[in-house]
Amino acid sequence: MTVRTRFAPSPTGMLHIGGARTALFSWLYARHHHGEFVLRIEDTDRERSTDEATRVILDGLSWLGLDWDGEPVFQASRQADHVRAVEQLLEQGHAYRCYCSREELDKMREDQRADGKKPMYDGRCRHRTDHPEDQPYVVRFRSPDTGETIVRDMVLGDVAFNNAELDDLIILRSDGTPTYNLAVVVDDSAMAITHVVRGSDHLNNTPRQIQLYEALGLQAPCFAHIPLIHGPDGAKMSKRHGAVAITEYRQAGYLPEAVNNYLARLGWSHGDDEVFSREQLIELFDLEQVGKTAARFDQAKLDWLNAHYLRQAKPEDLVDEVQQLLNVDASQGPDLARVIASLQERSKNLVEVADGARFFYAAPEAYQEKAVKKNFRDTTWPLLERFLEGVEAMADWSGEAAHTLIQQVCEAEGVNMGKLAQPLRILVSGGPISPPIDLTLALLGRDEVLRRIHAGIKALRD
RNA sequence: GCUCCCAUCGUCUAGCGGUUAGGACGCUGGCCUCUCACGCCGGAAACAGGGGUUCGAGUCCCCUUGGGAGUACCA
Repeated sequence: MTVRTRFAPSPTGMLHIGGARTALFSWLYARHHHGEFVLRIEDTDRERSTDEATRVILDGLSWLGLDWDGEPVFQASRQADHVRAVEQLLEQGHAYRCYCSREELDKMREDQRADGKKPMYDGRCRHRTDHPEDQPYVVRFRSPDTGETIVRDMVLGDVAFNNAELDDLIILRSDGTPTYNLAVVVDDSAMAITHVVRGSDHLNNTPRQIQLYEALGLQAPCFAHIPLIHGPDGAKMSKRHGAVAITEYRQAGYLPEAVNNYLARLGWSHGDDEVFSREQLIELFDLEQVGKTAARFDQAKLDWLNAHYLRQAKPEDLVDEVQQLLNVDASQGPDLARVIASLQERSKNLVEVADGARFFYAAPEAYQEKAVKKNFRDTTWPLLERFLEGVEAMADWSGEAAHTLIQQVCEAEGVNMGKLAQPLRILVSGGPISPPIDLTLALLGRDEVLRRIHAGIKALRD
């Protein structure tokens, strides 16, 4: 039997970090077992589903590289099948029409709660035999009253539910549309899904779904409920916890391989290893190494991984993304790939790379006050003058030459390199932080360096 | 409230009856150094509590406590 998994998001919101990890685990499981990974958009809630959300979900998955097999299935398009299943259940006595009004149900639940009981449909329409034509009705599944339903979960192990705890759930709304639990069962079966990998928030639905599989005479898939991801404060992930939509990580300069690696390690592990390429993930991932405990989202660790992958990246591969974030024309100044290379090991994301690259293409308009105060004193000016003289006299311009010149000037004046390097850095970049000074000067080019130093001296000394 | 799930450093985790309880992020001391980083060396830091079972329990069982999920004509 070839493995076939699915990711089934509802297009009612963005693809967030938790959904992305569910998709990743599901995808990894399929790829590891040389199976298939398919997509189903669960848009049966017509009120809240939007095309925009669907697009964002698909974009997010594409960005992460979680490719799916075949075309996405839109659940709403499968309504005829769902209704047919409901009719079958109705005919076989596994379901019945319920004419209770919402008000009636609300009151019932309210009363039960007041009695300290679990709110459950009490089955008052179960034995109704009349079928008033003019009254709206829903169809409910006739759930067994006795015995227990066992979920054999690949992550959590066996979980037993007392059937008496499960009430008769609605499978068809009064408007004739199917509800979630019915639709998943019918579709997972129709799509030949072998393994349902989803968030553990679905665990409580699973016994109901198993009962539906049985009633419909269908084979239930294997289930794997993976633990949820919580926000940094331990509470449920929500919009309050920073960038939740996966697309926001892209905008914030994160690399997809870093996000995948981080997400994979949230709940899954392979001994003491931390860094996994996509290929390694596919090779090593399995459900057996998935833990049961919910994890908190830790931005600091994601940052570390992102910095790691950023350092490994080929500069040319980052040019387009950085150019996007730069907001200045990089075609006139130094080669952007070389500038990126100089910034990779001192940045933790692409936004920082872009920020660090900007001065290469736009001369500073101001000099950071604090840095100027710290690094400029009366003795600085003679050093700069001598450096300038040296540059003018230089035949060729290179990083090595600049380095040697700085060294010579400093030695002659009996000061360490920082006394000259820092003022130079501030003059050419506007601040106290940049790639190594010799490399920075080489990248900028002799003319631009001279221009900036003169302008800086003029601005700061006068 | 009721049902279900979970519980090792601050965080992510290794551990699958006998370990000086390991790694990683973060934090921190030092080295390197023209800045910021990178890198290297070192440090602090955990088995939620209580009962069992066992020669022996972080590992198995029960209870407590603490988190979480579900409890819709949402998915």
